Amino acid sequence: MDNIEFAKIFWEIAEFLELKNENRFRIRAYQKAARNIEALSENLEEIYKKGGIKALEEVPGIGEGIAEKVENIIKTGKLPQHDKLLAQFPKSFISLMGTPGLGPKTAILLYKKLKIDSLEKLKKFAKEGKLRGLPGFGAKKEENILKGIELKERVKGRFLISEALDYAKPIVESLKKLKEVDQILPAGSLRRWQETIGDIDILVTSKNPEKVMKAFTSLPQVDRVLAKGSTKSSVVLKNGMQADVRVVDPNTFGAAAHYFTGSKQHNIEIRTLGVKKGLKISEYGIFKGNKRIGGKEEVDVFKAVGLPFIPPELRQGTGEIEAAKKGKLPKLIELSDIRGDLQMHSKYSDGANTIEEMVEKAKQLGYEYIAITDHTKSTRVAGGQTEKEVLKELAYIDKLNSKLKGFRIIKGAEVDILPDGSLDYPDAVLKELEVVIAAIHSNFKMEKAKMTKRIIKAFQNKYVNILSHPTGRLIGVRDPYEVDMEEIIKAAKDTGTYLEINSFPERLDLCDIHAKRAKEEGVLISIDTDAHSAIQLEYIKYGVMTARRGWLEKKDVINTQPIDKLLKLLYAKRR
DNA sequence: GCCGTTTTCGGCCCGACTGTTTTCAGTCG
Repeated sequence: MDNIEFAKIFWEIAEFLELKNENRFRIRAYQKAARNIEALSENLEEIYKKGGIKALEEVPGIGEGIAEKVENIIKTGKLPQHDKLLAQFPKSFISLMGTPGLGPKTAILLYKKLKIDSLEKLKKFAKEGKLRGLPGFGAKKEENILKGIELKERVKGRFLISEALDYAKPIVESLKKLKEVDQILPAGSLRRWQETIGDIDILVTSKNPEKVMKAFTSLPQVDRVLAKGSTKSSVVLKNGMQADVRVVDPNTFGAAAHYFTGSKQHNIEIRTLGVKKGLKISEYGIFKGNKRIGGKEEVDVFKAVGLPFIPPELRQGTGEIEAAKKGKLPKLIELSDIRGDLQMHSKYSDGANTIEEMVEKAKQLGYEYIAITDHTKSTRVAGGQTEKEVLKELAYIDKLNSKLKGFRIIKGAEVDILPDGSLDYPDAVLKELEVVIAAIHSNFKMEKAKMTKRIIKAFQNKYVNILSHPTGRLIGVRDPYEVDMEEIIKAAKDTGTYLEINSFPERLDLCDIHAKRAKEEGVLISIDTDAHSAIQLEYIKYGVMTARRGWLEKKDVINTQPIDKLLKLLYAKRR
């Protein structure tokens, strides 16, 4: 069972305990355990196999009780307590969860008083005006529930980080123009560079919050205003995304930036540390009794609780505070550390631009090298090249290189891994390439053990340098194929093969968690774009941010190396 | 249910907005 499935069980337990109005700290304990399990780089079952119950209890948020439950799930495949809770409500009741404006208290009230046990029923009752009259219910609340259902039906899930950044940009630009706006900072999951974004959070400092609220809620992008207060407003944008703006006084920018960046769990942990030191930390600053002792700069918050600054990408509430306490925070890789891009396509296969145009763009980005890695013959839909064709391309690249000064084009290909684990080109052709990127482009539905074997067989070829988009997922479109990532990482280590973080916003594959796991095992990473046009070379930022979320440092990434060292790394397997 | 350089028991982050309440509960982040 993978960690996501374990976590789901505990999320559901928390949800049902909430409905039953259980002790909220007990609920929070389940939520925290679920969140930490999701973020765990090692599989929970592996941890248990290695060290039993004791090892499980080492995981933050897992204590005696939850460790026993995990053991029970591993041994029997289920959890009686979970089944019991599920049995108390009809299955359709779950569909009510997550409706904006409808929390557990309301849901249970509706269930008890009106036997509402599904989203359809709720919609019907609300439309017929049958909700008003219940304790605490008026016409307005009824209307809001209908709007919440509509919103839930219209916006299915979350947005890619790239989309969210595109939506946020014009809003930030517009607000920046107001003379009342002092500083402005996109915060929340956007600032933490999460791979998907639920809503856009923007922090503004201003002496005149009302003006900012008015300007924000009347922007042309706004479809509907959900809430408008004197310092905080929420709207739904025309593209269906929610955006929140919060205004604070300029001298509290730092504390507010920290609070508004989150994550929620990170904030709770920081504030708890504050409480232990006799401090109160909120978006308004750091307080000792009634005295404000800091909050203008974000670092004030960390200093107050005796920690170094923690970069936003690490603020996931999954061990970064522990690491900071011990002085073990990584020195995260920076965008400027990247010296070149090792996967891209040209007109020789399905790219939109010529090799020369890709070089031009790469130079603009300050790169020292790129690898051209066009598709191979099996991927015909993507213009895959035969052996003869690719050899012609390589000869052309030699010619270009002889004219280039201070820039190097590395000869490569994105070679298909065939269903039996063999490669799409014979070794005689592979040896002409300086970098071989291996990738799965067919037979995605293979059974897990077979798929894992298929990839590991490819690793055993001494010409294979990098496994591209290792899980094949397309966020929100296609699930990852079934593959044992632990085995893949071990095999990569044993064979000297590198793993890719593919920077395409819908891929981000490896994801942060797997990247972290690879690093822990000493496997080096290549961050590349897989660009199919010159402009897409700019996607590299999404890959670098994913690496940062995976705690990667400059030394963990091969394309931070100068060309001579990089080529050595690429030829290391061939010796 | 978790957790411990004040604790193995008694704590557990903090505040804005809404709608319905005449002082607050529910929801959200």
